[in-house]
Amino acid sequence: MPDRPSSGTESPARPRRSDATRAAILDAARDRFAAEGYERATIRAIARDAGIDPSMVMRYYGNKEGLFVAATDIDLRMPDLTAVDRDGLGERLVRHFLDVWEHDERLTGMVRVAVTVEAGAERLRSVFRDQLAPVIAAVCPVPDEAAVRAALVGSQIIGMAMARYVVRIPPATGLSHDEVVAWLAPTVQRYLTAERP
Amino acid sequence: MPDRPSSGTESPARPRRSDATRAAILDAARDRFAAEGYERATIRAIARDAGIDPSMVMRYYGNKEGLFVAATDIDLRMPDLTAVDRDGLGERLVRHFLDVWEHDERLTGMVRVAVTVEAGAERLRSVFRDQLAPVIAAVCPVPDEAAVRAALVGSQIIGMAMARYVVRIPPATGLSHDEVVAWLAPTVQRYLTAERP
DNA sequence: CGTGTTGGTCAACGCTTGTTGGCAACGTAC
DNA sequence: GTACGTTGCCAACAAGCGTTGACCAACACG
Repeated sequence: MPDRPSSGTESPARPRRSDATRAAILDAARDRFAAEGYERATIRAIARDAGIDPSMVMRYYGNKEGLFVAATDIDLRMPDLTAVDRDGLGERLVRHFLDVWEHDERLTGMVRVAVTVEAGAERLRSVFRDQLAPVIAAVCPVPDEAAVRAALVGSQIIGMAMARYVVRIPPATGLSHDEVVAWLAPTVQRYLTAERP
Repeated sequence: MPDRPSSGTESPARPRRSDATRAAILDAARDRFAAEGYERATIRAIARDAGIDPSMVMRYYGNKEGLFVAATDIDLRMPDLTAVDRDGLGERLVRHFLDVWEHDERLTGMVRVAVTVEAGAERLRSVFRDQLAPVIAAVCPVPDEAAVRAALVGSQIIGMAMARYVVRIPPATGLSHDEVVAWLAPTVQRYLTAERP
């Protein structure tokens, strides 16, 4: 029953005829999870979007949680901060996140799901741990402080994302990119480079 | 059919025998909504917690959304900032929110629901508009800027709440109250009193 | 007393959900 | 050409959901 996507240490795994279907399912799943959260995104709706039968989803991804895990591998495309002027770290990061957030609605979806189901929360924690924290640690003089500084930066970024993209609080949605940068960059800069208070 | 809680312009509405039941339902609903979000918190479970039949919930609150609305009237208990030293506004606010957040798990619940269903998002927006924004406007020299400043403060507060209480990102959960205040107070202070950049 | 209102239970409804197993068509290798 | 793995659809399952209406017990009031 070599039916699931072969994981890991094998040869390039020659393409299957069903690859297109698999991709269509993932695409539809990402959209639905992002737009409606975990519970309201039904397997039936995802299958309908993908133009196939719900049972195919089960065959390829086992169950709903398996589909969710497969559909939400987030890549923040973090820049290399060691190449950035030390005083420009805050602005660089804020601009990067504004860009990423508006071009990948999966992030909104991940937040939505992270708040709802434990598997989603773990996903968000892992993104923090594996993508944000290391990049920040690379520019943090005291390694022990890197995790806390990353969490602080993340708190402000997530908070603004909630205000702008998830809950859509009017004054926050009305800010231009430059205004957001002007307000948030000093905050992030301080979380990164200020002495521990 | 004077069965629903009489709304509005009447005499003090003498207590009914069912007040205890109504309160038990609300209590259970708050807990469930906070812990599990809107969809997973089932009316049946809430009724079971309250020790009554599910149909009572319908009778007293109409439907699930009505129950949700009744169960999530949040009061931030905002302090009067005009009585606070201008340089201490940031610390005062951060401490207040830390306190409120840890003593009322309804806030976590509201965030959870705000992210999931539109009625919840509207609830959170209204808390911003009716409770946070006015208090901040009272200490904001330029009235036009009050809404934006409130949104900025809110973004940092919600972000930290997400990190600490909802998603539970380890470095954020590990911070003491004093550490959170030391890091966040200057941010909030700047959002409140700094010139518009 | 009797009568109407209130507080509450019970059993069921229609519906949707995730999930399963059987079965037909296709492609490929021997 | 025939055997076999793959791809897909179909129909159904059991469970859980929100919601409804009939019905009973206790109280309040004349």
